[in-house]
Amino acid sequence: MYLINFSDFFTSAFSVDCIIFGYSEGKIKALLIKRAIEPYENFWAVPGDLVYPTEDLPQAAERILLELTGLSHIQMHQSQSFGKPNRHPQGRVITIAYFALIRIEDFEIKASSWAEDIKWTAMDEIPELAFDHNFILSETYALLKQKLLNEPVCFDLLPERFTLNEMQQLYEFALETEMDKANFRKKIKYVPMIAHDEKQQNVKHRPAKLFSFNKKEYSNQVAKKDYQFKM
Amino acid sequence: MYLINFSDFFTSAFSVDCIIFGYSEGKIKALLIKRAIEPYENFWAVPGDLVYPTEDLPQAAERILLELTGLSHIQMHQSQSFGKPNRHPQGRVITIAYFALIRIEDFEIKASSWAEDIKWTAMDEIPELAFDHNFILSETYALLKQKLLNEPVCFDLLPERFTLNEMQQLYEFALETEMDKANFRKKIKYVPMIAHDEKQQNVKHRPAKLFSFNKKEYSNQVAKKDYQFKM
DNA sequence: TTTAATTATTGTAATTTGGACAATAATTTA
DNA sequence: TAAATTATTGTCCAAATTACAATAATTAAA
Repeated sequence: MYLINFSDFFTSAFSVDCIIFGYSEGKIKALLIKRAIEPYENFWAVPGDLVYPTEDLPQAAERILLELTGLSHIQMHQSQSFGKPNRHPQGRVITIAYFALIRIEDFEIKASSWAEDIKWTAMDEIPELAFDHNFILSETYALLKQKLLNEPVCFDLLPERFTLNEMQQLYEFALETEMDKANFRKKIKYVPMIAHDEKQQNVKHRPAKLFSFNKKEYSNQVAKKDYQFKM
Repeated sequence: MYLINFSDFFTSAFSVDCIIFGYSEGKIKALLIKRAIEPYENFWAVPGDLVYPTEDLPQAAERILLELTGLSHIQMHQSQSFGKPNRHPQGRVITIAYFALIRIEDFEIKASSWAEDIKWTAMDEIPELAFDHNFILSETYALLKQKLLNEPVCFDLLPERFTLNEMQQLYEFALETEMDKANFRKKIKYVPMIAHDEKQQNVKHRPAKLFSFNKKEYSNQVAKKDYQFKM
């Protein structure tokens, strides 16, 4: 186990994997690509690739996401790192998982480079993935659920204008619980939101009012320690 | 930027850094070592070193902590990873931070290998550290504070038998807030603890009763979804 | 031995929050 | 115009939170 040369340590690589979460049809979804190359050819996977030896990690995440999916200008955050010695068949590769929350309808996705297909998949329908990606994805989903409870990140997933029921359904899916409508509204009473005159369209019943998150006001209140989002 | 050979990716190294937190004299402290070697010779640093190319990360964390500090049998958890291209002067080194919570008085620490000194330092008195260790430490401390709010990890820092005031003081230090004594006790009313007959010793006033955390009972209650620690 | 000082521990009352459930309002479609 | 459906608001009660007060136990000094 003991190595002689300092340079023997410099024989590893690392990758970033980008877990992109979105929300549609009442379900939280992750963006998956189909691999056109070995290893794990034809497997679905989370978009990810090796990092250049001089590249910064957040930049690498941006580059790789763009190359494989066409997505750009997406704010990513670090999740966990995964480093089992045999997790990659071609050498020692530690991967750093990044994640982002986006509005599905605001972005065009397009498989490119060695991704031969791409799709949004609901978190309760994830197939067998390449490498240890099932594990990486589920750990990162746990992190998302944690954040949904303590930070107003749900608004990154919801459309810019949303109904309170859509917001509630997002939480019901993530937390796997049913909630009382009236009590949910009481719980979010102090979340700074703008109530619009606009109504829901194309529904065959009384349409719900549309709201949007008042991010600026929220920041103010947090700065003044008047309020802190909590579910 | 574009590399030709696959093997050119395999020119990096990684390290683990071990952030060990303890609690004494009313303050949360981190274990620091003084470096006897370049780079950053004579700087204080968090214990950490390069990982062997075939070594698993948790094992590497254990080995490195033992080599530098003499500590063993310590349960570590992953924190964040840090990978700025120039964070290490001798090459591309990504570091994965691990952290642990221990009872200071239960362990002997001893500087060894290339650590020429070792000490516990309160989190409000951390000096300038080697590499990006100030950043790594403060990010990991933020993670600890998060955990103190949502998991019963305070009992990993407190002595096996502690007074309720000691427990309160730990939270007051971590959260930087004063708390009402009576209300604090109400808040922890349902935390499963064993009240001992034994009293505090060598205090010049009425001694407080000693308590210990009932870990087994807590696990039971969590399993039955009867209770979940929350501050 | 008594008393002052200090801290531990328990209690109270007012206020706020949370959950179950009911009532009313608005809209679409038949 | 009525039935159906969903949005929205309100009520009640139990539980938790907060500020503050009262009492108990112990040490050390007089």
